[in-house]
Amino acid sequence: MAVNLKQLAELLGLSQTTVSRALNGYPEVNAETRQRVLQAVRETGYRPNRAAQRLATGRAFSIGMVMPIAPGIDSDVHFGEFLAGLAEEAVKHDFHFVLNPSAPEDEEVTFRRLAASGNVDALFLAYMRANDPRIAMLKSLSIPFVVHGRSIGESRDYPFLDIDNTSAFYDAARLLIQLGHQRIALINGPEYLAFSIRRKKGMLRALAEHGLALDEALVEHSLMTDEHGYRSMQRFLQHAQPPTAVLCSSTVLALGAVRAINQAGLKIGDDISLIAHDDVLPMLKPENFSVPLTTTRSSLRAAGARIATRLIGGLLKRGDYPDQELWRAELIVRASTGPAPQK
Amino acid sequence: MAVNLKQLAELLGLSQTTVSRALNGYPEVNAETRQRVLQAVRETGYRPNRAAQRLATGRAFSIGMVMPIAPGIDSDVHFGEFLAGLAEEAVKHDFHFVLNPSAPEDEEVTFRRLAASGNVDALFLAYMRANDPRIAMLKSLSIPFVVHGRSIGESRDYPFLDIDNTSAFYDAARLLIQLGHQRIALINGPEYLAFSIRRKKGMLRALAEHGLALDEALVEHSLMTDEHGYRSMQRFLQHAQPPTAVLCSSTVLALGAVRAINQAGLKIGDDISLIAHDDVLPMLKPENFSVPLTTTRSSLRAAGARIATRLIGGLLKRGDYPDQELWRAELIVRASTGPAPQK
DNA sequence: GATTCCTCCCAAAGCGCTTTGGATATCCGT
DNA sequence: ACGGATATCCAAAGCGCTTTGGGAGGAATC
Repeated sequence: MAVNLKQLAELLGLSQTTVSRALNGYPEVNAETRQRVLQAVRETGYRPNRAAQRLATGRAFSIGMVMPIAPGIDSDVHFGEFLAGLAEEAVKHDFHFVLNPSAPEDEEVTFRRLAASGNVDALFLAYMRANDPRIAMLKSLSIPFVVHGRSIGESRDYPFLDIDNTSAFYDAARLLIQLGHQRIALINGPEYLAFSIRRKKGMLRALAEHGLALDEALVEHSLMTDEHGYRSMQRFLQHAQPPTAVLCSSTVLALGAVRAINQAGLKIGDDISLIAHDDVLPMLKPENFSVPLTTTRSSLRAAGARIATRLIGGLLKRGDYPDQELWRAELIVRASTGPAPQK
Repeated sequence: MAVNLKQLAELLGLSQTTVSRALNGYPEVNAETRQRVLQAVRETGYRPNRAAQRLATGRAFSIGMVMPIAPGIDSDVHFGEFLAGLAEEAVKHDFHFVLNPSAPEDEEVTFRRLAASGNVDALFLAYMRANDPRIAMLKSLSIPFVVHGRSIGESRDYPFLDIDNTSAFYDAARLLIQLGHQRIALINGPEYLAFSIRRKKGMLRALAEHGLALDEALVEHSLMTDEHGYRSMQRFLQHAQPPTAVLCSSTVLALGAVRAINQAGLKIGDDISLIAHDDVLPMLKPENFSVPLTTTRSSLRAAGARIATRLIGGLLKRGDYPDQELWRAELIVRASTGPAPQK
């Protein structure tokens, strides 16, 4: 069934060369001819054989990822969601997506091996930290890459896709302040991750603008499991002066926080307000919480898909993609936020 | 630097044909010659070019997986762990591992497309259910596959790797009974998954053998998150006659259960005994629980690796792998189990 | 009108492997 | 010693694509 280049060329009465060039966007082919070729492709359903392309071009038509298998990062819900977006997009373009599990201490070796193997022609990076050494490494490896997130303290001259975490949490905190909250707590992701740092920064900025300070006793950093959300919230509630509002870095954390709040007999959106960052995890929708959650929303899966698109588009020299993108999270107000309680 | 077949053949004063045959285990090559070839491969570090092999053989040298993106299955910790084992092994053999995210309702289409695309030469299946229709489908697709787990009610004539869930939970329950426990609860995985069904069965058998019955009020099925473990345990503890022991289908569930128990002021291993199934998740070690957990242990990552090995080995016709494997989980006693409390 | 320059196309040579279809040499029984 | 197995090896033809190095024809140049 599947036609190949040769047959397609014969069918059109053209040479393989011309057809190939028409398909790959080379200039030395008549516009009309190109249209004929494209038409024939549509009719026959021709798809170039990837193995042959790989062999002829020496390119891999694959993108690689080093999958961290460290405790704590390892395979959490957020990772899976991001992965799904990426893989889906890769499959769509008939690109292979090569997963390389690696312990953090072997990461550099893994990167080098992967880049040298010729098995992938682009890489991407996630779980950015402050001053992340991997960026410099990848730059030196002369293999295209895109970073999910941004490092901090590094020069900003590398391709990335990030959401504006600072603004997101600035906006969220500001809303709470406008509602009269003065003591706001933060349940954040791991302290060394760049997004956590930025979210805290955004919150600090909003507080500072209103002459408020952040009580460090009301900040917790941890893995983003609901267990940790629960514990953090419990700790806050035992504080002499408990917060009247709390920001969570994930709906997963919020799940635990909500439980702690309920258990303390407090009413969300009333006694205490809560805003969570929503990665749009299909299994955990903020609108399905007993009290629907106010969130800053940005789809992790969409980010994965976008990174794949950019990487693949860049490799195929199709379209023009910005090198750096900063997505703005949406602040969506639901029932979990309300005016600060009057004491 | 990398040598290719031609250079290797020249170096040896042999034809490419002979070298290729020597490497691929064909009989028509002298034993001594083969040794020379193998030796040369070692010295030069020769690795066949996968793209060329793909083109010449028409095989993909890749294994595929349809990644479920349904709520509830989607990207949980256990999945990531299994994936890591699989990917690691695939990379080792220079096999690509092609992830295909798909919603359950599109699964059949996805399987067919994947099999037809020629992009993979084997598939594997996970999250088995009772009477799982995917098995018959894969059989009809004439593409090799291995199932992680086993269906129930299907004829048993397909390749699988499973752990003996029935025995694991039989053993665990028996131990508890021997310790004098009469009321044992079960916090299980989703009801429709085969492993959940088997674990319950194993438990039932042990009880029956000792003339005990299972109180259905002491059984909970849910996603394997600690949140659900917590809730289930809480419900049990509110029962008029609470259990003196509990079985958990995952250490993640146990995490929540332990919290509920502590919160109720009960002492694990003393007031209430707990045995969990341990998938050997690196982020959650049973020995690190405040009271180290007695577990039935079987590494999920090892299972992933083994499946990759079997799939790849089969495709390369290397070695002889059993078609069906049933791993026995180890019952490891730690501090969370003790004699039933005397009332 | 001859020369140069584009424009548009093609033939053929790879890419690095596998595999078909012989060759050549050795060995066997008779 | 001879015809036929048997054991080893090789040359060459693909696999399906990209890319080099032209080549024919018409337009532009002088």
